[in-house]
Amino acid sequence: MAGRRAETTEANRTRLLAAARAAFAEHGYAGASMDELTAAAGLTRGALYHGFGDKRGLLAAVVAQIDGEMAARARAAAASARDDWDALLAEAAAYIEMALDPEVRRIVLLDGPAVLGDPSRWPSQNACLAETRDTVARLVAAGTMRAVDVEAAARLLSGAALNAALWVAASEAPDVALPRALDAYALMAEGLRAR
Amino acid sequence: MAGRRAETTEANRTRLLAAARAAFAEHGYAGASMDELTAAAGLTRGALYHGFGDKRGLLAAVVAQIDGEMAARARAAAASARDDWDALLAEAAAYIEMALDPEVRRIVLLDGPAVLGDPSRWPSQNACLAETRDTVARLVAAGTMRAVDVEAAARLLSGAALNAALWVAASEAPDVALPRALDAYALMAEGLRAR
DNA sequence: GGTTAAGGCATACGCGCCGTATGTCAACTC
DNA sequence: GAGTTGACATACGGCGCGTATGCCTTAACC
Repeated sequence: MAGRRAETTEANRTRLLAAARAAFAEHGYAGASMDELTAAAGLTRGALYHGFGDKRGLLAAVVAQIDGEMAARARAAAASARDDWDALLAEAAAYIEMALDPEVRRIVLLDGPAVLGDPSRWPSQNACLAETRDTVARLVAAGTMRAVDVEAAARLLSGAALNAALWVAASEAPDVALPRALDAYALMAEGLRAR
Repeated sequence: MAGRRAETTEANRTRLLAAARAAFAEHGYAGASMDELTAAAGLTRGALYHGFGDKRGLLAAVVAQIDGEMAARARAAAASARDDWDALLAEAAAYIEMALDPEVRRIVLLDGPAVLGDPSRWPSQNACLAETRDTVARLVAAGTMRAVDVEAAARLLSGAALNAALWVAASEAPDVALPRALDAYALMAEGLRAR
């Protein structure tokens, strides 16, 4: 019967996550009040500390959630690509476009690294990074990409993409900056392609 | 005689900056106490708020200082390069090595963007970014680099470099990760070189 | 050179927020 | 159906930031 207890517990956890996500997106991690946030979810800080440990734990959970969604969208973008190389570019384009969402920028790209440290050390293991690493590994194994260190290349590519997104978002005309960023990214990636 | 007044004021400002830099590096922006920080400089928060406005203003000043030092070192590295293309790689290598300094990572790469927003919008104008932009512009003008958007390329390259530094620093064996990051960076940049 | 204006810095206060310790009540166990 | 567990609420303490206010030294000016 799944237990009446575990059911409401899970529901509360979900509501807490949603409220935290909204609060972190709107006010940033430091500016978000846990009292307000929990009240918005119809609960108190007691529930929060019981389920997430502390404020950092809450952020980690929110980051993991968004990161998972991003990885899924990137996978979908890659799936509809012609070949594996095109999949790499499609993934990057997907990341950049997703990072234009203020919620993603604020939580995953800015507060995440500042509070939780380097993404490769996140408890959630950074699904996005794993995604590009897999793609790069496939390309190298197939001989499509030069024999570069997979970890390094994946990190550089994803770093370039996410930084490009920050630039596009901060620019005065994002709609004109976006294609330029994508062009430059495609060219840079070309340097890694086998000759 | 330069004024006895302005002299001590400037000295106090310098000591405050140094104390803030040390405190931000050790405890992070959020964890650094302004009371402790100012006491370490032999002053109180009054001096701080008078000279820097608020905690953010203090961070902005510290970031501007470190950023300036980084840009100077990058320029020096570029100056001793064979040609302009080599200068681009030398600059990147310099950035990556500088970012292995925990102080630089913590303050400029993590807390800086999270608290002050995108680097291109910093009050200090981000000397590092301007440096690579200039280098890229020279390369494009000379026909050494393909006719890519200068802003976009500079942002991608510097983003990749700084992200590579975060990866190297977080890796278990930074001394082996570093050359791999540099290799991958050189290859990626190669994609931008004119054919 | 004495008075006045100004500005750099210290002191005092209030408020919000986080983390923990403690309490309570409903749900599962036997 | 009594005991126990565990999810969540309540209460408390402390810290840290920002501002308002006051003092005291330096520079300006007649």
